[in-house]
Amino acid sequence: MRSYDHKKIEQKWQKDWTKKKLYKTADSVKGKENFQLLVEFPYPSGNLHVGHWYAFAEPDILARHLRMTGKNVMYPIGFDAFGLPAENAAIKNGLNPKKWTFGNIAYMKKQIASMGTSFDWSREVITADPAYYQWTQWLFLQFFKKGLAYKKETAVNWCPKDKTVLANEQVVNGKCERCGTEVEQRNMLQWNLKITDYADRLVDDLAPLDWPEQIKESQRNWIGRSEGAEIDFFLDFGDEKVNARTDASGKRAHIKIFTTRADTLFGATYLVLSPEHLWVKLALGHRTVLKNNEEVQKYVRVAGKKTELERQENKEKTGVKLEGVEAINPATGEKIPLFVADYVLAHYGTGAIMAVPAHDERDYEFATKFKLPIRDVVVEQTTPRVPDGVFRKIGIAIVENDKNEVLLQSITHEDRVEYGLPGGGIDEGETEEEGVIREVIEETGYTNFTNIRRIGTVESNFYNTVRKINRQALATCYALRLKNETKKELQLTELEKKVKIENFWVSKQKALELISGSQSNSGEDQPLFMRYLGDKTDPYTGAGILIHSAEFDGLNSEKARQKITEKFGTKKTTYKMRDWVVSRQRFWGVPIPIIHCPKCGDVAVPDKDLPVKLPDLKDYLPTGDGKSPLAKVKSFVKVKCPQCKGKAEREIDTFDTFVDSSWYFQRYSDPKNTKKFADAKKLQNWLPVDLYSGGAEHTTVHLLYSRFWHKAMFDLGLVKDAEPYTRRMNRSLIMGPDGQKMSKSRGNVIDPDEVVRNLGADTVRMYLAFIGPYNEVASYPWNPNGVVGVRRFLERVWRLHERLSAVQHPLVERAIHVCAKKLTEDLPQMKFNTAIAAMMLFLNEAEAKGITKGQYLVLLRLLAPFAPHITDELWHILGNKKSVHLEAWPKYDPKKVVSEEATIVVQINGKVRAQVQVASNSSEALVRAEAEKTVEKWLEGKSVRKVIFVPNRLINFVV
RNA sequence: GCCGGAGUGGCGGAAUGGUUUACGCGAACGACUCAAAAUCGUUUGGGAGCAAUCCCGUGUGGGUUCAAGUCCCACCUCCGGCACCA
Repeated sequence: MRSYDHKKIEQKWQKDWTKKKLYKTADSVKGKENFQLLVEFPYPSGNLHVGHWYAFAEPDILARHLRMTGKNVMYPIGFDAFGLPAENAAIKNGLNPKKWTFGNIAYMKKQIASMGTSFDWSREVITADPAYYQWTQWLFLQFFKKGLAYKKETAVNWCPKDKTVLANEQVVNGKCERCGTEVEQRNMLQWNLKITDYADRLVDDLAPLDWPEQIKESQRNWIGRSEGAEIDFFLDFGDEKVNARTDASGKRAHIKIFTTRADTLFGATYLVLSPEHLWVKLALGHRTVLKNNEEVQKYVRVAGKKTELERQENKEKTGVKLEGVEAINPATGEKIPLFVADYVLAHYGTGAIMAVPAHDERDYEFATKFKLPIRDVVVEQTTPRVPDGVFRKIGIAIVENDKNEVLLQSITHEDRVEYGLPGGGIDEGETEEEGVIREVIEETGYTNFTNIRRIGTVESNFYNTVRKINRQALATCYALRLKNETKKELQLTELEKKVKIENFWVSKQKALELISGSQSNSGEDQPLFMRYLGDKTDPYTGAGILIHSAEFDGLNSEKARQKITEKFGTKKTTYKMRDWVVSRQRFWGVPIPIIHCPKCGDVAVPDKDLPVKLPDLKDYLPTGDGKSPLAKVKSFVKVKCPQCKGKAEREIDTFDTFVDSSWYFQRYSDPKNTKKFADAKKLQNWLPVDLYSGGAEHTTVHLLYSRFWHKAMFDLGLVKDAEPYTRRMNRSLIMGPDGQKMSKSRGNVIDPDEVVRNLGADTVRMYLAFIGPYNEVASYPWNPNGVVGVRRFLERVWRLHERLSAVQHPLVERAIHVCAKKLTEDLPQMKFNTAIAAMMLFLNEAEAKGITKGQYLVLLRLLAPFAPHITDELWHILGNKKSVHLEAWPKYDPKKVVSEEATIVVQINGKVRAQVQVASNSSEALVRAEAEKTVEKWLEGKSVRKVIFVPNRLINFVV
């Protein structure tokens, strides 16, 4: 018997496929639909790990399957070859980054070949190849000419010790990765792309895409669109003449703020400007505007020096009041103070906010610290208003003791018992807090309290059964702790005496149950008690109904936002996302094709001079002034201006590598073109990408940038679709056997090359497919025994080829059709794990009952996408001349899939009591007759009230 | 804190509202063998019982339904992303 020698077989077929160019993809094939299956191209780090296998070998299953179903599938690959590690290798070990990178690529290509993937290497794209980056430069220049690229002072990470700019990846916890020095922010002129111009389209165009909701949601989050309003607050300098001064547009001095909560305008009790705000700068320059000019100046300076680390570590609010100026709340007409504080960010909105401490956590914290007024203007409404509700302010109390219990009241009247919290109306002239305490003393007798906290206010509308009126109550709740048991006599009103009031202590859990279950005549107890339990005390940041807001009282937040914006401001949309900084002060990247001319300014390198090639360097060390080593290459830097032919200098920054990877999938359609980035017709053949499989870590940045890039190209008429990827899926993570992330320090790294040597590529491919669903994001531990299990399966398949039977077993025949059906359904959804389970199930059946050659050949074709080597070998052993991978996908016969018998579950009241075998599609009457025999003892003496019958599944007797 | 996603045997996981735990791994026992490995076979959620059989079981607590892992409400835990974004 021939044994399964994976080494020999895998090498043999990999050679054969390459020789026969089996996976070379034609631009188009008559009668076949094109399908581009894209995987994120790897960075040439120099070694292939299990993650690469998972990323490349599993989608390969789908690629092979789709080819068998008659699609012209392009499954391309390339290398994202620019970037930091090559530069680090250069600096650390004096290696030539180019040699290092291309050496790694050669090695990794061999490793990738060992997977048996069907990549079309003739379409390989390498971003560090001038033939590719010529077009990266050209595309950037199209954007530049259209005004999408601009230069701007932007902060970069600067290491004061190494005297170099750091990439974000080189900053760990705010410190330099290499020397541990705290990183500073420095401003440098940098190239930006106007991605913010596309923010709305990037959000809106997500909706129709066939992407997991999760990915769409994180993109929306990242873009962070919020609809709000801009409102002007006029300034008052305490001098009518000064106040009346206007600017060029005829407007009085004012601060423009952005808010998403215009409904809380009446509660704005102060303004906050960011330290970098222009008005602050101007006022400081004037020196006489602010009475505490020096103090403010100092604060602004300190805030500017704060590093990211300090801002993250110290979140306690700081700020300084601007003396000598006040703002006027346009809604209330009230004069309110201004502050400068670094909790307001300069780059978001207008860099200034109206502070509403009653309804914003940060403002609340600040106002509490600086003792600023807090005014409620929105309350939660627990029940809708009724027409003739009589308004009443009430206070309720949550009284706690040391045993973690709270005081509850039972009220008995008209044969009903209700449970609730103590409390009552707040009288004229007393504060809410005083009113609550007075009520508690009267109703419970306890007199001494400590730790008095405000929980919040709600509006509750209800019918007061005692007074027989509709009530519109504004209920404020306080929590108080019992200081001691000192008690006074109860002082109940006549009404309160009529209903029997009893006080008792219960656990918080029990209290919630009683309050929630009670036929309480008002709705305020439960929501307030929930806030108390969840520690969700003030401020109340949710939506609600307006109070203390003049004519807007009674409106809900949504409506009020509209109305107040209309009257006092203008609608405005802002985004969290900022423009894309594409400059990097690095050597190993695509040179930015711009020439700085003292006369003409920034000039695009003419097309005929592209690519601007990266020069070969002898010395890769940074210059120490923040510039890339390119600055030292005079022959590179000194050029003539393409416009005026005068002396000029080349831009020495290079592109962010996300630029390189923003369009690589387009180049796959026409990778060798020297005249264009790609031929329009060839692009049309393959775009948009039908399925893009990648890692969850690229959900936001790469995916968003490349979508933007594509849209910008679309607007220039360079591509025909506004979106690049029809379908996107994120892959899971493979962990070490211990369930932890694989890492050298943990010693749990699985070397795929070694497993391939021992068990074969087919086994590794299939094991990774079997480990869990590929279409969902999760993390799966590598189980060494599990790999062996898959190897066992392949061995069993192998052995079967010498035991083929001449007689066909009907159940095996059905099983092969069932198996084909399951795979046909599961593969397009990338549910590889259940597909493999189906083949295992079939194998169990076939081994037990015998398999014919015809059935075996079907199995080989079903298995071929998963285990391409062993199946091609067996396919040839059985006498076929052409590769199994050129075969068509097996069709199943739906008629043969159905079983002749059905197992019917017999239930009594929904509980399984027996099962019966009947012919398929048996009638209810027949099944019922059969079923009743099996469950006689359950039906004895009882009458069947109802029978539920589900054909071929179950019958349920309800007695 | 906010936004996503997920909680099912000893483990990875499966399950159109219809027998929970397919398939695989592990474990136990048996066959083959001088023996072991490999291979093959049987068993394998928990509890009670000699047994037939019964009870309980998909993170927790409620609900809808003849029937809930699946639908609804509240909560807990874990993972991922964002994080002073007004």
